[in-house]
Amino acid sequence: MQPENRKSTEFCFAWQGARASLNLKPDFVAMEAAVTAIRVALPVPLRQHFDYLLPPELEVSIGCRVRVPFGKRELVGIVWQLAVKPDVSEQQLKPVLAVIDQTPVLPALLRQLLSFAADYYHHPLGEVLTAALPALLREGRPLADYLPRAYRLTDSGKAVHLQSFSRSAKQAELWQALTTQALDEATVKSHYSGSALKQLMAKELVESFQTEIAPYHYRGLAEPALQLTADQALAVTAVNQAQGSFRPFLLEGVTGSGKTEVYLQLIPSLLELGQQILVLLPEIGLTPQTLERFSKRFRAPVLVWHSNLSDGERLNCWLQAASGSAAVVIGTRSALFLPFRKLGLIIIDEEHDLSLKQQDGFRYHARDLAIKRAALECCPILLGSATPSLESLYNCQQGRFTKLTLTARASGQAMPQLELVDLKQQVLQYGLAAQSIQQMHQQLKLGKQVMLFLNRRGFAPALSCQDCGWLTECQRCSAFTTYHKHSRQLVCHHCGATRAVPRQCGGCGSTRLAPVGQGTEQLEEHLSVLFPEVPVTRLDRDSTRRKGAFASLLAEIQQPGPRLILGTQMLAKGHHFPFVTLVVIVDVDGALYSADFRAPEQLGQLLTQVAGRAGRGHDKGKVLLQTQHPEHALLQDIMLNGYAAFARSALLERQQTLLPPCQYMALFRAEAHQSELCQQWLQQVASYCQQQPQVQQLGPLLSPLERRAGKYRWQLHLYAAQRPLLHQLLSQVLAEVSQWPLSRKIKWQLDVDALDLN
DNA sequence: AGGTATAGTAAA
DNA sequence: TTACTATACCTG
Ligand SMILES: [Zn+2]
Ligand SMILES: [Zn+2]
Repeated sequence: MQPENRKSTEFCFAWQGARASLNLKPDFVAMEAAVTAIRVALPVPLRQHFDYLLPPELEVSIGCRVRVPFGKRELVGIVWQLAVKPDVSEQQLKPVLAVIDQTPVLPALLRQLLSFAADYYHHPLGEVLTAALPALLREGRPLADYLPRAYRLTDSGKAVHLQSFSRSAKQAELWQALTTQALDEATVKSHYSGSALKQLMAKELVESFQTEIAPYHYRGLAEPALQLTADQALAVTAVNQAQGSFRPFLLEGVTGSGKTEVYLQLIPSLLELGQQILVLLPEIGLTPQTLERFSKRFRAPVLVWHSNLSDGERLNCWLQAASGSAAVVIGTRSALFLPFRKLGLIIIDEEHDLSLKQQDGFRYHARDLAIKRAALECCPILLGSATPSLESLYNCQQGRFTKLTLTARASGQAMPQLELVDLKQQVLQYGLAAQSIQQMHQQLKLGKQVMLFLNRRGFAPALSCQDCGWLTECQRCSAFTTYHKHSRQLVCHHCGATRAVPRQCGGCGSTRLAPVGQGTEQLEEHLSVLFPEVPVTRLDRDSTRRKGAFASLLAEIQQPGPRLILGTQMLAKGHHFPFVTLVVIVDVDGALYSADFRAPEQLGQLLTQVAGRAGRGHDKGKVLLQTQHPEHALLQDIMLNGYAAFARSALLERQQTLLPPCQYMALFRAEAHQSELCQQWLQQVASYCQQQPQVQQLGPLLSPLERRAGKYRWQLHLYAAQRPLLHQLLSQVLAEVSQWPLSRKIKWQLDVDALDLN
């Protein structure tokens, strides 16, 4: 690593894990001693490493796959270190069974990234590896099995004449084609007869051979670039100047300010140099539209990577990244681990989106690890958002990131006007104020579209007994069950349990059960009563469950003409609604008084993102925010000053209350059928952590959702002003935890930089 | 994780 | 007694 580069890395991730220094320090004593072993990373969720003997007849280098015995089974692992002094005695070591690769499947830089991730998130290396390596490579077949093959004539094939195929026109055709040049597998399969090929190979006239995947060849722009605004041009210049060095940028630009065009114009100069570009998106749903814009622009291969790919497609993308034949890869979280041959730039769109952090198992944040990767690769990284996270804004404030701002909408049109609708003075009709309904009518009459945002799917959040007030609850969670009218079920949105709608009250036996509260399914029904002539499109997880449903609903919305569009937060995620001129935010009051310190930030982002859907076409937009609390500081701030100013004051508040991003945090979670066991275990963790008084504790506390799927849930928060302090303590406490018998009786996990405090 | 030895328990 | 299931334990 170059000194300049290392400095920058520590800039963003200033910490030193105890494990890292243990692992990476070369042990010269071991080199001299007779017994040395190799350390292998194995796909098991264990926080230890495993060492093996390398039989003298075998040779292996770091980063190659090996097959090893493990208990009573065999596993494929990756050589992580050579010549280590084993941490168990010589007799306990088993020999490596086979070496699979001659050249590493994981390059050094990627191994460094994975080691870093395992240390930083205090997660077993084996599971980190599992997240990074395509499933097919974990099966242990040689790489050659997956590389493309081509066909050519053998010497005897070259010696024969066309006349020898007089009885088979198909064979003649293929043979003749091969006399001029070798043909790759795909060409032969698509243009020639399979049986002819088989016969020619049986006669040993044709043979197959392995080919290399060649780096891409850039053939220029496929469509002209758009004219940039002054702001956009500045942003492009700034990032271009950072080519070849690690430098993080934050691109803050309101919806419609042309962030994507900035991304697109950063790419050609890198393609000229043969470098690769990684574009990370928070959700699969955003890949199609992004793929379309990128592949339309460049005559170079643009690939996608996400969890819906088959194992084969995944490996293919992985190999193309490794060989340099992929120019641009557009992908979700785990694309971050692709083995690029020469990465020139990382772009993260919607960097504020919580989906960028994995919510189970290995809980990494793709944005944060991407910054680390950019540092290792010595390339710039650009984070884009209309509503940047407080983390990134703080990094700008601290001088770690360079902030680039796009102030105006690229089309020159005005930002939508935001108006609060005070519900206290109003008689509501189906949850809508008279004022909202009147303005909806007005826009629909003009042939415009109206969008309604309601972040609650289903028909109603619960059913209630009219006689005794009993509410339908989930048997296994401390939560009500949502009534879904269409599927005639009560569904628990926390554990997924469903049951038929009861005829009688569970408390008093009354049959007078009625829905309480309103979800999207109910609002849809009411809208078609209020506006019988207007088509309604509902976008939520239920209406888009069917394969292809999402795309067809989006297509519906792209049609001009009056339409009501209603949906959940799905509406906030980067899709274009060209004919929407009015957005009605039906009810977000629940989020105004949440206990989660991140709730205001998330609400601010959500409101701004939803509001941004108004007036992206030619018409000026308007946003109506219905609320019982029009005087609430957050709403006032957002309405009067916009997101940027709101975020500044929110960040100031975090500073004053000593919360992230101004402090570093980690969270222990515990889950068990017996509540006391969780509390007891977390108390043990808390007690141990008291040895470091500079790390503040909060808890053990019951989680906001006390019981989920039959298990009680507790958490313990840890906060520290300095990252190294916190991480050293975590390493120590984890070593301790593995010795406790209680640790095996409950399910526990550690969440570093936890975002979701549920 | 996943395989296995072992303890616990219901039927025959 | 056997047959099956829940649980503790271990992996180099
Ligand atoms: Zn439930
Ligand atoms: Zn009742």
